Amino acid sequence: MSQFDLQQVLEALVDPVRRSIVTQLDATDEDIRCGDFDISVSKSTATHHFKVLRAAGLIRQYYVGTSRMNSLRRAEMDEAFPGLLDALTPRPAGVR
Amino acid sequence: MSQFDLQQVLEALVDPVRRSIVTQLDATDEDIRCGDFDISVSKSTATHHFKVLRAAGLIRQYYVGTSRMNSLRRAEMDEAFPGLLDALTPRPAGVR
DNA sequence: GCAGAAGTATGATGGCTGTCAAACTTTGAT
DNA sequence: ATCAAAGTTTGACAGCCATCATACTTCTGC
Repeated sequence: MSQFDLQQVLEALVDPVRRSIVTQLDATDEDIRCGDFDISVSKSTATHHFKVLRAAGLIRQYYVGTSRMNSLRRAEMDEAFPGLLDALTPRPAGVR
Repeated sequence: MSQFDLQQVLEALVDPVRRSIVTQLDATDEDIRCGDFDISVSKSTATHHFKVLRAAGLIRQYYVGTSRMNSLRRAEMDEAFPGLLDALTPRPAGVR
């Protein structure tokens, strides 16, 4: 039933670029346009990373005009793998 | 100071064989001989996996005669990356 | 309509890594 | 002394994956 596969989620999160995307999403609680992430890869590579994150269930995507918005599926992940995202998304010191 | 690198730890844990090794160690609280793990790879491949786990700081190894024992560095990992091993080592339902 | 902006799709490529077999080392038991 | 057990080392190989450039699609605004 889990719908989410730990192996797939880990393979998604092991890449630094993808983990950075997740971290940036987690830091704002706001959805972020594909082009607005602070990542240093080409557009086509970015598209690939978003696809991997989406396939693993980590993000959800929807269009707004010509832009594509990205939303972190925090609740679903926390239910499927409690503590995982907490362990992987760095927080500023003293915040909990 | 951290001595432990999250990227390296994740790269170690993303492999199913290595994660299985960690899980088996975590399940017993006893050290396990290299040859006594339930893994289905050749001896040389096993050696490789143990090396990766050791380099990442996940396990410690010591010799007993001709055997090599493996010990999970739970405490160190919990301090360096709180919640990570808990999220990745499956427990029988209802155990916490 | 047209130009530009935002992503996607398609190959191609290079590097990394998990895998194994074979040869070797070392330890313990007979 | 010998032999077997337990790991390690080395080298080779195959498959995967992150990356990019290029071409394409689709919206928006003028």
